[in-house]
Amino acid sequence: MPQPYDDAVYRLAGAIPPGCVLTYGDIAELLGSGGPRQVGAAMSQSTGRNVPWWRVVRADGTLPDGLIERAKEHWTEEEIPMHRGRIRLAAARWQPDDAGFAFLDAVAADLAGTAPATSNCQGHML
DNA sequence: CTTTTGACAGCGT
DNA sequence: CACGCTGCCAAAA
Repeated sequence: MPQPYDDAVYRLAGAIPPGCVLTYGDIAELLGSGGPRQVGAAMSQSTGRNVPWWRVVRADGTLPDGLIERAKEHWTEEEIPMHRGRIRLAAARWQPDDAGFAFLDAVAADLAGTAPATSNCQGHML
């Protein structure tokens, strides 16, 4: 069963719109907790969880061997801007809108323990 | 408590 | 552009 941190990572990953990506470092920063390596650890456990893992990449726009190959197919399919086998972050990096930030904050707050006092009806899924 | 290990990041050579 | 080093964070040994 997923740890709370992992869950938060998956929710953020799931919030990334098709055609865009975020780096491990971005996720960590947005969560306001842990570091890129923690995000990576979480992603390594994401298999079989409906998580768009190919939208979470390294800071240089690549992924480790074995994943990069499969990811390229998705990148092509979603028309994510890439160049010589690597994503062009300058163009593909997701820049959340207000609604996006609201969601990200909610996840971060939830993780921080700042309980969802507003836990009402935010059933937010894909 | 120290060491090792990762789907990492940044910088210098 | 490719390595190699150092810094980083948390978990496990």
